[in-house]
Amino acid sequence: MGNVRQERRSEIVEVALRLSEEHGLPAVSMRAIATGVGLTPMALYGYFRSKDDLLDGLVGRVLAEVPRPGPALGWRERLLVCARGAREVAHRYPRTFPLLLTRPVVLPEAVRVVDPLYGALLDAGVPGEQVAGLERMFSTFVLGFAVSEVSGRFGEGNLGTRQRRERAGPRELPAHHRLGEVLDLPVDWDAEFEKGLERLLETVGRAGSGERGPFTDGPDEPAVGEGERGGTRGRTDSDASPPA
Amino acid sequence: MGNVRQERRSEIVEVALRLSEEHGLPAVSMRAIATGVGLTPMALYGYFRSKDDLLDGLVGRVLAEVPRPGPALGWRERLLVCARGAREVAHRYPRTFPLLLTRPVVLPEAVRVVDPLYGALLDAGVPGEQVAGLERMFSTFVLGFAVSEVSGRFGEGNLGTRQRRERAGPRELPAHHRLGEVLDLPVDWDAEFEKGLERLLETVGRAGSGERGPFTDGPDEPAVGEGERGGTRGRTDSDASPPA
DNA sequence: TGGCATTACTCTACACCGTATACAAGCATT
DNA sequence: AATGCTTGTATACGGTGTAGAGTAATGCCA
Repeated sequence: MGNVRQERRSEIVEVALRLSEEHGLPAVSMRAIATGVGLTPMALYGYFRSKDDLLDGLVGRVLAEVPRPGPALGWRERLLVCARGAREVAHRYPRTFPLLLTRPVVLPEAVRVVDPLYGALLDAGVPGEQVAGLERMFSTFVLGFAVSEVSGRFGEGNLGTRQRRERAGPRELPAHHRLGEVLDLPVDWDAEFEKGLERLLETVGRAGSGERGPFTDGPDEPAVGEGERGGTRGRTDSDASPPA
Repeated sequence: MGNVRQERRSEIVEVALRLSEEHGLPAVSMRAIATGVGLTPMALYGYFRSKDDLLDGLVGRVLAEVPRPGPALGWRERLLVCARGAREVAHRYPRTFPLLLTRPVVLPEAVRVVDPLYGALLDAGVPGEQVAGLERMFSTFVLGFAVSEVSGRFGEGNLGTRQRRERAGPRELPAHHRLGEVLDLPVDWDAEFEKGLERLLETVGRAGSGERGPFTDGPDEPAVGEGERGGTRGRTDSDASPPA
């Protein structure tokens, strides 16, 4: 059987993941991986077509830890479980996670992660033609937020912001000066993520119950409104991941 | 004057940009850039401390083309101009743009792009403590969408989706099967982007006019930084929804 | 049992990468 | 005319991904 093959494959990926987390993504070289598994660099090419292929495997490995809630919970909870779970994975593998945004992912693993999201949106009453788009919006937010958070894109603190604001005059950065010291408050990322989720869930709810906001104009088809109402504020902790 | 220096600097960045767009980001090597400007690789280090520094310059160069609308327009239009402008830049430099998400950007250029967004959100009546967070949500969507679009993260077509759906049984991807051929429809990215923007603008409008949606219920603490209501400068302007 | 193909792996080599270090020419100022 | 700064070159080092050929062990089949 190719079973032993699969084992070696995942062993290689595991070493890559360890390397990435311990020494950063740039340290993930074929040579380093090879010595990690006790082989020659070229031996890896028996299991992966190229380094890119191997990195795809790494993406899949990380993606596999994103929870995939079954239809037991309400659609709100399911979306929350996915989102929070993905962010937790980002925190678990902070140096590897940014790979997800870098690579064009049409991996089977990715599809398996997306499916529960589709399901939840459908159950929220979102019309079929809008499901894919709304899912992209949702996962773009979750991924973008998590990646920005762990990769420091948001700025590693607020000091940078303050310094820049003071360096440039109010004429160049008027809004920064209007905001003033509010920008220097420490950011509660957990809270901000939850707030963003809340806003997105609201958007989903609206898309699922006929839409029709005060600003949406244009012709639309009536949606199959079965928007359920669920206890949204549950904080269902979702720490369900395999112990490596 | 350091003027001639600045000229050489931007000439170097320009060559890097051309290389990146013509042959892809991996082709942007110090050696290639150097021959592009007619110099030795090491000469570049007189203008940039390292390759990373040079790439930051490249990011700034791209960022500089994102429009920065003045306060003449209404806040809605301003947000739309920024968002659409950023996406246009992504389409103009599809192979370079993904750099923006890769690098931790606290560049002066980035701050200059963010400032109009802050201004627009303030004018929308968003309370000061929520401005930064809402801006991050907004720009995360715009950047994430644009990058995903040009880098093919969304899947370069729908064929992949279809094949995968058929490969895996309905038990493994139930929602995909529930959606059926809707997933195979060609995607109108322009329309989807506009739709996402519309939804976000709606969220902004709500945050700016008291918040409190139909689903944010529950006996919970006032979620995070939402201490006061409409504090700053309520509703400076209100404008009609723009033509898409 | 001998021959043979397959598998799993190693060795060597190539072209390329970022950049540290040392050196050379041109120019301004004293 | 001598000085020192700016600007650029030359060379070299240790790294990268991977192509190509070679090798040892294994299992199959006559």
